[in-house]
Amino acid sequence: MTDEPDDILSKLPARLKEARRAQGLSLEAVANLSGVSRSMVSQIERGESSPTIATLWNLTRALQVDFAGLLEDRDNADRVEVLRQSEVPSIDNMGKGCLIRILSPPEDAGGHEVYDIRFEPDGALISQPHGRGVQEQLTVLEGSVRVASGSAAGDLGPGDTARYAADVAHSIHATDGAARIFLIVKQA
Amino acid sequence: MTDEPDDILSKLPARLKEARRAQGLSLEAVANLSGVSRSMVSQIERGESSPTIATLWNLTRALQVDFAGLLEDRDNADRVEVLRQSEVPSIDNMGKGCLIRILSPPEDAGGHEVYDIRFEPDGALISQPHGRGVQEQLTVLEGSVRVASGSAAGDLGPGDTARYAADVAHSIHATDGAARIFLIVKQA
DNA sequence: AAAATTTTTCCGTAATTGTGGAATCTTTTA
DNA sequence: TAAAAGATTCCACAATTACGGAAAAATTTT
Repeated sequence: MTDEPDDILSKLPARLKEARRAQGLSLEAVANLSGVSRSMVSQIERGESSPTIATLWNLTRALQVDFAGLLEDRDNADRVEVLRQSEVPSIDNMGKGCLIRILSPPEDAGGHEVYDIRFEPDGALISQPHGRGVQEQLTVLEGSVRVASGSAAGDLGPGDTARYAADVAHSIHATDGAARIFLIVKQA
Repeated sequence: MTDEPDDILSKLPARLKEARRAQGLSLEAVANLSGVSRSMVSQIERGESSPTIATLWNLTRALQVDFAGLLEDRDNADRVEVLRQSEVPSIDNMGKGCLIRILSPPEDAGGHEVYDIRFEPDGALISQPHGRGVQEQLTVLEGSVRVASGSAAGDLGPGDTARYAADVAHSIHATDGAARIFLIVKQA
C-alpha cells in the first residue's frame, strides 16, 4: 500500500482532472457548464482547495461523473469490514434476546448470506449500516416482528415477507412474544 | 415527487442529523470525535451551510456513515416493502402436492431466488437440471424431507440445512407427513 | 521560428465556511 | 415547581473558499 490509509481525499483532484481531460474539456468549458469559476476548478484539481459539496456537486454534474463513486475506494476491501462488524457468527447477538444461526457457507461471505434467527419475547436485533447497496429480505416463520430501516418501518405477521435497505441503521423487534424469522442479506 | 428535482443536497442535513441521533450522540460528542466544531455541525444539520468535503469527510468518519451513499438518491431506501402472506405469488406444482411461494423480487430472476415451499404428505418437487454451476440450499422448517441430487441423497429433519448441485436432476420428497422448507437457488 | 490562440496559473477582493464563547431552549433532578 | 444540567442555537471574529481579470505557460497556426 503506497497510499495513506484514510486520505481518500487526496485522490479526488486527480480523478476530477482525469474526468475533464477524458472529455477533452478546458477549464473554461467546465466552468461554463458547471457555474464554477475556472480558477476554482484549477485549484481543486491541484489539491490547493477543498471544495464545498455544493461546488463539487456542480462539477460532477458538468463532468457527468457519479458523485458517489468519486470518493470511493476503487479497489474496495470494505467487504471485510462488513463481516467483522455485524456478521459475527455469535450465538447471542448483543444479549438482546435473539439467537442467530448462520446457514450460508463461509465462502458466500460477501455474496448472499442466510440466517435463521429466533427471538425471545421482546428480543431485538439492532444493526449498524452495512456496506452500500446492501438489501435485506426476511420472512416471518412464527410470531410477529416490527422491521425498521432508516425512518421507515413495517409490522409483519406469520408468512409475511419484507425487503428493505440495509445500508442504513436498521432493526428487527419481536413484537408479540417469541418469534422466528428467515433473513437473507443481499450484497449489491 | 414532492422533492425539488436536482437538489439532492437538501437531503443531506436530515441524513446527517438522523445518523447522529441514531447513535445517541450530542453535537459536542460529534465535535470531539470529528474535530469539527459544534456550531458547524449544527449549521450543517440545519442546512445553513454547505460544508467542504474535508469537514464532511471527518463527519462521516465520526458518524460511521458511508460518504458515497450520503448524497445518493436512494428512492427505495427508507422504505420497507412488505409482502403479505396472501399476496405472495405462488404456484401449485402440477398436483404433486407442493405449494411454492416465490419470495424473491422479479428483478432477482437469474440472481438468487428464494422460495417458501409447503409439501402435503408424500408431496414432492422434481426438477430438471438448471444452468451450469447452479447450487441450491434448503432449510427444513417443519417435517422431514429426502433430498436427491444426481446419484447422491440425504435425509433431513427440522432445522437441518442441505446444499447441493442443481445442475443435475434433483428432487425433494416429504418423507413423513407434511413439510415446509426454505429453498434458495444460487446462480453460479 | 515567431505570432497568434488557447489553456492554465497567479493575484486581489468578496463571500462563505469554520471556530469559540455567550445566550436560549430542553431535559433531568431535587 | 424551581434549580441544575445538558444540548442546541446565536453571535462576532478568523480562516478559507470562490470569483474575475491579468500574467504566465503551453499549444497551434502561419
